[in-house]
Amino acid sequence: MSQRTDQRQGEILQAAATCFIRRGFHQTSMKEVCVEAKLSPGLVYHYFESKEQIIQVIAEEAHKATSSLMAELETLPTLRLALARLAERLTDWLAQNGEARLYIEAGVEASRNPSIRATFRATDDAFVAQFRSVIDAALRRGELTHNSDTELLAALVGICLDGIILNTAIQGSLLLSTEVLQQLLERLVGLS
Amino acid sequence: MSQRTDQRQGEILQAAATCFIRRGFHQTSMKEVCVEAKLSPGLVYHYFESKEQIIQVIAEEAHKATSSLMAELETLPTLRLALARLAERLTDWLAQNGEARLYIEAGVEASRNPSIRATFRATDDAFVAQFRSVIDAALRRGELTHNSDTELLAALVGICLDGIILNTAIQGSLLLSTEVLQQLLERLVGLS
DNA sequence: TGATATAAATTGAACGATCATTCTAAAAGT
DNA sequence: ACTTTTAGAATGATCGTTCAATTTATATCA
Repeated sequence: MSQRTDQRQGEILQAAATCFIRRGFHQTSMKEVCVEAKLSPGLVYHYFESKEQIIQVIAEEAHKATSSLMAELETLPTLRLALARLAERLTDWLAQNGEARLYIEAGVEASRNPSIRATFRATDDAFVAQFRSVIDAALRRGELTHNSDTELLAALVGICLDGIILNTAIQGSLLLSTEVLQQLLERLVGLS
Repeated sequence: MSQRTDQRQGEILQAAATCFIRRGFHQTSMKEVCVEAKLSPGLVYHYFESKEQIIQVIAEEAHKATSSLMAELETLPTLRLALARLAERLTDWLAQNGEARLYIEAGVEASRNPSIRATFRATDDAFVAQFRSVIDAALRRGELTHNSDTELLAALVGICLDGIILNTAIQGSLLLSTEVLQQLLERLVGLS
């Protein structure tokens, strides 16, 4: 792909994301996207096959963001520090306007679109695997009060974080402070 | 309102709910609803002003369901029993096909529709207030390990439950057993 | 370098399909 | 006789998408 192609596609995706955050995937018309991107319909359809394809790309990108939250967590010496870092990263991410909405909208889309659902499951599995290894390490270090199924525990944390994202999406802004978020995580995993 | 009116409205709402669970609010056409309800468009518009109004009614009903989960929890002697009952009720509710999807779809709608958002906030506040009084009672009975802000705690539980509902909506079925759910709740509130 | 040929990018009007909704007229109920 | 209920074709608007025509960029050769 040429540089121009990359740039144009980027412009279109950004405009589409703005529109989708504002009105959702299926209430947004291609005309709105064109106006937002300041491009003609013909041009948009020169760079993308369909609205469906644009939704797919944006939904996947929106969801992948969470697994990047896990980066560097494994390198931290204690679970407490890791959870603090996770809380911090999540807060930062949720503060980015519309990211939460896009994430939830993408989730709803995944519940009906098998192709999106597949990439979702992969991303979720990656999150759980990464977080599990962080918990396992802490477990070996004797940092946990319980000795439960760490895979289930990691999945549970993921589910609760989804709740926080959903809440942020609906309210329009994050209600929880980084500190409260950290305490919640510590309590969930059973930090001693 | 006459009995016939009530019945017809009920038929239409049920058909609409079926369609909305299948395809979401904004991908469902009124024609689909008419076919599902086996009623003509003219008749549907005789009993409802608009598609918007039907969405509004269904979104509100879908969300109110959660506050009914709290019924009778205050009458139980211990927090452990109350949480067990809550886990049981939530499991039952989530097992009803599509309820979770409707709830999430309604939440997304609330993030853009002020009128729906208002009733949502009211329902959420009621949930938090009820659950808080359950926790407060347990706190007075000395059943909790921590002595934290119970209002915040109740809100946190609500947020985590939303995560479970979201997860169920996306996966199409509940992944957590009643027992795991109960353990999660006990850990969240800090049951001693 | 300048002229020309070819390809790529871009426009925006136009298309058929579908959308939510309306309306006239018929049927049923009272 | 009169009101309510019902049907379903019709309406204008809007949808996602296409396409012929035009501009701009790129390559080729004198």
